[in-house]
Amino acid sequence: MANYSAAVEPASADLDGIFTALADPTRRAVVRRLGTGPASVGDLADAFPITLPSFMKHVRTLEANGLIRTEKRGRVRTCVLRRDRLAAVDDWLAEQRLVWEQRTDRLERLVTDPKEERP
Amino acid sequence: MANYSAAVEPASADLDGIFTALADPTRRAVVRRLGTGPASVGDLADAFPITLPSFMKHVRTLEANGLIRTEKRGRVRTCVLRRDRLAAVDDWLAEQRLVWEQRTDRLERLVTDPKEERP
DNA sequence: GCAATACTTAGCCACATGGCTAACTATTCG
DNA sequence: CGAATAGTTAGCCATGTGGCTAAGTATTGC
Repeated sequence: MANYSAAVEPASADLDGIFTALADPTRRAVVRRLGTGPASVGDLADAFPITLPSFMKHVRTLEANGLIRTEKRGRVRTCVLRRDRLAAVDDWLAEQRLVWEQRTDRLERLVTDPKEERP
Repeated sequence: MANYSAAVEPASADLDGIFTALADPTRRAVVRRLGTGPASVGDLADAFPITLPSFMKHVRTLEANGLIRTEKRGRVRTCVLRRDRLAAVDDWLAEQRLVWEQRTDRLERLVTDPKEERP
């Protein structure tokens, strides 16, 4: 049994960044594309109708929030998805589900055991 | 077998809103709290160090993006979580995982069957 | 070595976001 | 009825976001 006890949401600042990064369709598309393997900034950018500098901002946002890693070799910057960071979203959802389930259990008990008082 | 074919991300506009709504710690905390059951705006707001009008904006954002429903009876507005909408996040993650797995399969084949050419 | 390539930097702009105060409306309680 | 309660509306403000153009730098190919 692990750490289900956090009174405050764990890693809140990280989640801010991760959700913010995923809130933009261009960035989600990049994440999706990188799911199929690494790609250069230029190759990625070709798929979008915005200028390179604008596109670069998205790349920086994704990197700043840990969703991708990038590395420059020669004049080419290659981007790689960091799948582990998306797990943070998974974790948040799981935690949320846990909260629901606890509630469901409580309701269950309410039906099963009439000793409990009504809200 | 369902619809795995979408060339473009399904429900992109919805995801924009959902991820945006979840990108704020106050709003995530509200979602979490509502996981334990409905609550009035005032009760929810008590947990946060911001003014009521500011808090109301978050409530409106959550409602506008479908994460909660709210209803006013008398002078009290009650908020309820819409769990079904959070499933959209789940779906996006699942789709993303599908992309990875396809890639993994490809790499697998590359190792298993040397006929395939290198990238 | 010169030109093309692949970003990068700098700076500007419009609009969205999240916070605030002040003042207002609508219910409910005594 | 009148006061307290629970939101709501309006308007202001600083900062953040996503887009652009123009110009610069560093590699690479001929």
